[in-house]
Amino acid sequence: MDGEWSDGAVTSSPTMSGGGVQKAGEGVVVAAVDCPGSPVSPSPAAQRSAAGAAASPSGRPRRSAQKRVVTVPLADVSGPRPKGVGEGNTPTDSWAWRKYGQKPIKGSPFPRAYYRCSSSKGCPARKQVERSRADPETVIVTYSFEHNHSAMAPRAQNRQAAAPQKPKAPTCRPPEPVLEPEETHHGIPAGPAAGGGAGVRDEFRWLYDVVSVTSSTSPSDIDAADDMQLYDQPMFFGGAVVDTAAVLPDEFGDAVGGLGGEVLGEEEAMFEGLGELPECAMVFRRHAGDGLAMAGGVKVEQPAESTAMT
DNA sequence: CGGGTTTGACCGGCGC
DNA sequence: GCGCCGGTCAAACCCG
Repeated sequence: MDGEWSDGAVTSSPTMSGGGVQKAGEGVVVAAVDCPGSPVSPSPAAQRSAAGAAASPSGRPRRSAQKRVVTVPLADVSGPRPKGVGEGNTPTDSWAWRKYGQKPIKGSPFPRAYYRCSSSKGCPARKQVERSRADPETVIVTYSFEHNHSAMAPRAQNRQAAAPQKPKAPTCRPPEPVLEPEETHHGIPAGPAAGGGAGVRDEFRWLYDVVSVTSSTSPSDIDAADDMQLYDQPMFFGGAVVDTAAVLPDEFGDAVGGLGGEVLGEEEAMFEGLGELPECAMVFRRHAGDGLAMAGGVKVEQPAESTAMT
């Protein structure tokens, strides 16, 4: 688990290089790992079954679950943005995620954060966020399990949807990526917030911290670049969704359909407006184009792990 | 008050 | 069989 996926992954991690503001998902790589017939687990119980294959009976999913690896420029994922809109939500997914853990990974100077979908109680959707070892400026987001509910989360989603115009426009930016010389070896933020820093809007602080140290990049740059992207990308995806929506019933129908496939029409429209389902969009694209993989700068890769679907 | 984040500990799987 | 590592759970804390 080193940098297999990220290794040859994003070639374009423009991130905050002086180059300038790269547009939406410039170097976003989506690697689809494993793709079972039913990407969705109807219920937590089912989830267990699904994951159970490789998970422990006690509910400890181990490996080889349905996974999708998305590589995005750090600037894309880390960044200041209204709560709920970006808290752990990469521009590639606008679901509401709740962090439930973080761990330093062996062989990687960067810690890995674990998120669960907080949109729905029994939603099995999970995702792991970690900095790519190969590309410190790149963030690897690994999605596990699909959402068993529509994207219209009563929380973040709505906010974003209802208020596409940044609710907290004033300043959605971390004070400063304070990089203390004390944590330069593990990249683990030992911030004062430790012990329950809920207000840590910059949940990606850990990413920043490391990036600052690793890439010695100007936080300000990250800030700026990412700020633009964050709001730019979703829209971009929105466009893609339109195209993807058509494919939804097919694959995603399982997930969304579970709750109301018939409503898909509405959702479809909704997604369009929200720029929703970017994540799915990518996946579908993959299915549709099989490798075509390009949801606007989004590359879809198929690691060797892929269950040889040729 | 509710929701979310952070941290530490525990459990289980996998590799050697 | 043992050790290592990854992943998840649970408790505490803080913010909105």
